[in-house]
Amino acid sequence: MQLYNSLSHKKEDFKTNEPGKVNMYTCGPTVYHFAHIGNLRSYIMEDILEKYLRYSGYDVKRVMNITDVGHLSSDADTGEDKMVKGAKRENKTVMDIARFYTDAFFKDCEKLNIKKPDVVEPATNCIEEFIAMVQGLLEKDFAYIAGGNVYFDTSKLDEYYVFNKHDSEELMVGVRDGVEEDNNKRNKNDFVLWFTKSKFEEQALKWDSPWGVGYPGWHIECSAISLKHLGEYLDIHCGGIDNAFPHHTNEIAQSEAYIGHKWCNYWFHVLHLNTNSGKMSKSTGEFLTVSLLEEKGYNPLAYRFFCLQSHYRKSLVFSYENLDNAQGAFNKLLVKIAALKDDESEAIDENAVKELTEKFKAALDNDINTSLGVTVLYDVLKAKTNDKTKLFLLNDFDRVLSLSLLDEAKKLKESKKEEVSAPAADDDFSKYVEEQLALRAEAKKNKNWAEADRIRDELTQKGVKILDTPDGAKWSL
RNA sequence: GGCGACAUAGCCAAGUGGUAAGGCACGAGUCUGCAAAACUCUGAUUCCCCAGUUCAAAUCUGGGUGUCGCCUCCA
Repeated sequence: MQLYNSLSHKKEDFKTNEPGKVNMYTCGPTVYHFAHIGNLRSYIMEDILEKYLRYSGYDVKRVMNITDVGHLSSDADTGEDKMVKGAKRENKTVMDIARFYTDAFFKDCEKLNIKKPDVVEPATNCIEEFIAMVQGLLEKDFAYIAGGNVYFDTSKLDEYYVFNKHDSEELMVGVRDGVEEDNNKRNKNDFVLWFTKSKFEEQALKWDSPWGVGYPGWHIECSAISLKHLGEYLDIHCGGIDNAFPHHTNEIAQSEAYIGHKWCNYWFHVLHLNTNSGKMSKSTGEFLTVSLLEEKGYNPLAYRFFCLQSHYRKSLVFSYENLDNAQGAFNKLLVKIAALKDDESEAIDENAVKELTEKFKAALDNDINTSLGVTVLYDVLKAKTNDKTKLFLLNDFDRVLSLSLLDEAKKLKESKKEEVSAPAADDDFSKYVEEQLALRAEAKKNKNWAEADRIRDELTQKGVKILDTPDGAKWSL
């Protein structure tokens, strides 16, 4: 299997630290608001990676953190924790907010068939580990105390900018709003490991530490949680591309300084979902959530399909027009699957299975090429083999793609059946529709097309869908 | 300003030196009184531009252009 590695900027052969076993870490959500569908794109693509590794026979252990603490609005001392902001907005305690949005996040994941990681660890569970790690970094002289806070000293590293060749002189400070330079830092790149100082009066969550009451810096969380559950050798670390710098860069700095050797071999970064006006964010434009898409009548799995048609290393533009395309394509695919017949008497065609499975694996082996993987679904449908084999293959590939292909096709079949068998005429509206359809049938019989079309238009306007079949008109809402 | 990724039909895209997969939309046809649904057929002399290497370039090299991202809160 080949996987693009952000460290080398190349596709590399994937080799694990331990044969057959993959340690995988994912930067989880900050639970102060709902996740938007751009956040979820990353989790969908990471889900595919995890499931394909399992499909390929690896024993995968995947860990995700939940950031319920420590996200300042700014890395300088003036910030307010995002969790606190969320709590203030909604008049709730910080822990209420965290619990609520953690649940909401996993509900969204469930709707998108994103598997829950083996270990989900809230940051507030690991304060001891953070303190121990900060302590260790101080002992190893990779950290210093200034202005009440503990900082990581990037000048002690041979190489700090591991992903891209930055020149710290060229980097701009305060490019983004609300970011100010912190004068306690010895070097421009240094970052906070533990906060104690300044405006923590407003801080809801504080812990005692050897450096005073305070709370952990943003980056220490992922390093410590990963080390806690996955040990010192990590195979894959995932996250959105915007985390590469500074978050992942800092994770590598502090983790490798702490353990004294190379930490993670492969960095898997998912590119952004953009709108026509640029990167999707919570603060600008429409706040697109899974629930909003559902309200608008989209199947969350159609959104998953939309993501799978593209590649994780390409930015993808979201628009309703594009989502309509994807939903249309997804439905058509399901219609074709629904038409397949599971005949018990047929035998699985081993040659077809072998050929198409190889094609599917070749697609995913090539840096998780999901777009080609989806194409193989169409190849299966067109293959010259029996339906039983096709169903077997679709179901097998769906272990990775997780589009609930067979279940959704079955649902579709059942809803069609309901339409064709006509809803029970147990209310006035149904009776009315039945009467109108009878009148229309009469009009059609008499070739009174104007009257027939008038009735159809009237019913259509009331939201009734009419399907003319050889057995007469069927309707549904 | 620095660093990085990307650029293939209206849209999503495959392609890794041998003559442009697949899907959606559109259009045409079959069916139908008409419409819808369903089924069938159809689309790039060319891959952002310009040079170069080669018998051969969407693919390699050099130089541009554009879009997006990061530069200490972000997936």
